[in-house]
Amino acid sequence: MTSARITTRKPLSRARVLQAAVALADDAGLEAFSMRALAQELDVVPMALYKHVANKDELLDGMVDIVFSEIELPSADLDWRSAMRRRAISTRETLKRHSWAIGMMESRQPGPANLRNHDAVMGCLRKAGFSFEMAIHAYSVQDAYIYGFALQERDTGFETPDSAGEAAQRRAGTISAFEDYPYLVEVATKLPESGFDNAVEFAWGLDLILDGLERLRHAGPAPA
Amino acid sequence: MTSARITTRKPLSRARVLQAAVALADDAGLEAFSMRALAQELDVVPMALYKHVANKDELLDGMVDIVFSEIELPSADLDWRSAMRRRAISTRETLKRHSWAIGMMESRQPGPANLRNHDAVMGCLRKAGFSFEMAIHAYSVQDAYIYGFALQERDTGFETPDSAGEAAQRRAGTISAFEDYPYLVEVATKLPESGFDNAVEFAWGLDLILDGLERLRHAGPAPA
DNA sequence: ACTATAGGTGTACGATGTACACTTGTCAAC
DNA sequence: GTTGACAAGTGTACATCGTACACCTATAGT
Repeated sequence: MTSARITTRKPLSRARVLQAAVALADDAGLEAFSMRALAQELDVVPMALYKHVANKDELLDGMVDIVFSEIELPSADLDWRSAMRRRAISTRETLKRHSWAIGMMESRQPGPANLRNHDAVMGCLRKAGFSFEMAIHAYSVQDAYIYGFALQERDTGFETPDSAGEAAQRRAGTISAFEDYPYLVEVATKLPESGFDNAVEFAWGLDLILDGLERLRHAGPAPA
Repeated sequence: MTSARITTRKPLSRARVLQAAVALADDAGLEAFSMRALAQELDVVPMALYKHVANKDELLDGMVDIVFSEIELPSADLDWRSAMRRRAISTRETLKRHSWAIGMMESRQPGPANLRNHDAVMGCLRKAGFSFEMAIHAYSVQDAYIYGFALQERDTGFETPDSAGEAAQRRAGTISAFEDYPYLVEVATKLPESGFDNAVEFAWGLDLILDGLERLRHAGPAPA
């Protein structure tokens, strides 16, 4: 008799929880992402989640690994430079889609997608002829650049035309004399009209780094 | 009669609150940093803090600006490359001291030290002959690298000899077959005995970037 | 001497993560 | 078909967090 369900709810599962969690974080932000909000999204009581994930921390681990799984692995069919370039661009795009993950990519218990990714990148470099030391260097510069760029891109919440005024006003409160910062004034005036594009900017720095690495590919540990 | 104070407490002030806040975040971590903990540190009731800072967010703004104030500005007495190199190294060192600040340097209401810093860096590049577009590129690569490196350095909680075993064990639970990741195995075995040093690693990538920038200093927007 | 004001206190509220004890729905074994 | 085990979902409760609000209290200006 108790079976008169209005709508039969699809049962939860770890995968469904993780998927919903990523979706929620994507469009509510990490700030607003809570176990309670996630439960509501899944039409379930908060504690139900704990049947599928150990706790919020472990949930975040799983979410980050989903993000890793969306990053294109370096292709074996390309020369190392092209392969690294593609995976770097793919990483930035993925992090743009899931910007809540930016600070967490390397700080949590690594999942399988994470490990596969790191292994593939390291493998690509070693097969391209980088010595072990050089491969470490190459990996380190690239990832620092990628993650750092993603961070900056997220943080400079780039002034859409209509948010620009508001942001400027907020700043006016902070800055006593704008004229004390002539170079910032230059940026504030010239940048908007310069057609600045984050994707282009990212590629510019990436190419600078990859060019440098190509030059040093067969060298010893010291640069230049 | 009520004046029988055991110890006369130095009165609070915005500066004292901020200073204590930075100190607490430094050695308790951002996780454990709460208004209540800070109040306790200052021997005061939590709500007393709100007479000197508007709320936790504004407090964090102030803390970040203190961090900025500790970063060496590019010296006008040096060539641009040396000046940029020094301020980059100083930035990394400062972020190492205050690792809680790493994700927040560019994400909050900028304070005066922040603005001074950005203005000085941009000024250094422009005076060195970089065109506006090139200066933006140069700034972007450098800062992305610096912040990204700091992030990685913090996150790869680098296996002190005694934490290494524990970390490996944790990983063993996650990894089904370690042999699926041959290049990670290489890293895990060779890196510890390679004398890896974060400061050296940072300088390596930094020099690669600065060399690349020097080459392009007088060029147009496109690299290489 | 009086009173305005700045600085510190105490209580209270809503939100959060999650422990723990409970009900329920499903299916295997008899 | 009954039973009984186990997995999935529920409900209540608690500590901790940021902070609103009303209240004291000490000092300083008149």
